Amino acid sequence: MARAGQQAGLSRERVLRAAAAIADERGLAALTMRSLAESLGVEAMSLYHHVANKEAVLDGLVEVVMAEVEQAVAALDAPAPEDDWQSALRMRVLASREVLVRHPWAPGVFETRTGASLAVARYFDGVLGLMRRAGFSYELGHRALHALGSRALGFSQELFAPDGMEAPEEVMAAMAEEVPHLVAMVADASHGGAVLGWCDYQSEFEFGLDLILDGLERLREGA
Amino acid sequence: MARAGQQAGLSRERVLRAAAAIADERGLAALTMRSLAESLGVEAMSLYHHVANKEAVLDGLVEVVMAEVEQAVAALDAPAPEDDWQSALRMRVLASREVLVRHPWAPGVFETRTGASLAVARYFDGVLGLMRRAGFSYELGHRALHALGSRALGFSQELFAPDGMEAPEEVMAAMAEEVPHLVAMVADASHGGAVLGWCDYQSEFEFGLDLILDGLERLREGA
DNA sequence: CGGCGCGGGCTTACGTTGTACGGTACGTTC
DNA sequence: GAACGTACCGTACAACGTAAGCCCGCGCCG
Repeated sequence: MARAGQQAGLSRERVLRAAAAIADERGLAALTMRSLAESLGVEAMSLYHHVANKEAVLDGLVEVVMAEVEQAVAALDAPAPEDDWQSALRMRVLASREVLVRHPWAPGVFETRTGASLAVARYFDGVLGLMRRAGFSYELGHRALHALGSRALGFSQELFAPDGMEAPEEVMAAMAEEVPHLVAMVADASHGGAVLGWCDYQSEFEFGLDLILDGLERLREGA
Repeated sequence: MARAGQQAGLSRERVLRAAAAIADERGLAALTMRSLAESLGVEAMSLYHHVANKEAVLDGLVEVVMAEVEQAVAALDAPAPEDDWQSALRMRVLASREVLVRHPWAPGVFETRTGASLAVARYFDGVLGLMRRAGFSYELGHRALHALGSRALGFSQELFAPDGMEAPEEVMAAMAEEVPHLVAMVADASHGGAVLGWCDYQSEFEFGLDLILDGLERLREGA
């Protein structure tokens, strides 16, 4: 490091990668311009030579994630949509979901930027193209995109946060009055066993996805 | 106002109402402890006698909205779930959606607090109860809640933001290469006419909802 | 080879945010 | 009337995003 490292050699690329790393490791809230700069061995203001502002960093994160998604989708060898569009789309969505699960902060970032990103548009365009090849009209394809919503990208808000939710017995009892059906449901599912871990998010996600895909298939082949 | 108004007569209630009003009128970002205090004719720190911190204000906003939802649902006269659960649930969801549409900031707040709120749990409990009366097993009810996700509350992320999205002709042309199917879809729908306003969010929402409800009905009645 | 523009970094500073801490005036209760 | 809790105010601070300006070394020009 002759001359004590001028020229840290930043770049938009490196900044965004570092940002994703921070979000992955310490959560989205820990991603500040200062922490980002520090992780690159640089002062905060230096970042502004490569990104316009923090919003642009968030935009960039969407691109980073979508690049991973695109890659995961490309690596798939799915059936031709003409033969089995449901499997083809299902695989695509689940591949995308795997990426999103690796970056739990991503849905939160996406939500504030829907439609703004070309990368996201490209993904949905691909889904629509798949449906076209399967014989969907544009109109049905359009409605299908709406029906899928964020599920097409592999997430929908998970209803109950996976963390916390201890439920220390007496709280559970107090709850029983307020939400009897939910309590009964949990009791039914666990048959009196352990309460947490009873709910497999992955398979629930797939259930909802298949529900929609089956419904669309019935509409596609024309009632 | 003898003595130039000591005793502004705050209360958790009044604070939360004011917070909702600010979010309604000036957006969620405009809701700061200072702006909130000012709208009540009070200093920021005074609020802390009625709410623990800003997080608690956000939590409170969820309660405010859910109270409106509960009220809207109560005012419904829906068919008994035993007779026609699909209509009953559909009406409930759409009533809820109407409330959410009046408070566009609400989904964003909900997303960061899923599961934390008793009010939300109560709502889902009601939905599950409805399904039980319709003959759902707890297991199918559980999966149904997952399948519906936030749609049960009347929102899912709208795919493309309703605002902005001008698309000034030349941008559209450049886009065509990147997202040909989307562009074709819009062209098909509008038959060369106006581009924006071609997409009716309400009816698309209903389409997706019915798709799911129909799928669930088929599962409920077995095989 | 000398100068010089400029790109990429640093320093400093400002306004806004949430909130900790301590003070002060009222209403109530002995 | 003394003591006290409740509700409010004022001040202050740390962390945030970012505007503005400086400074140095590289590469191009003459």
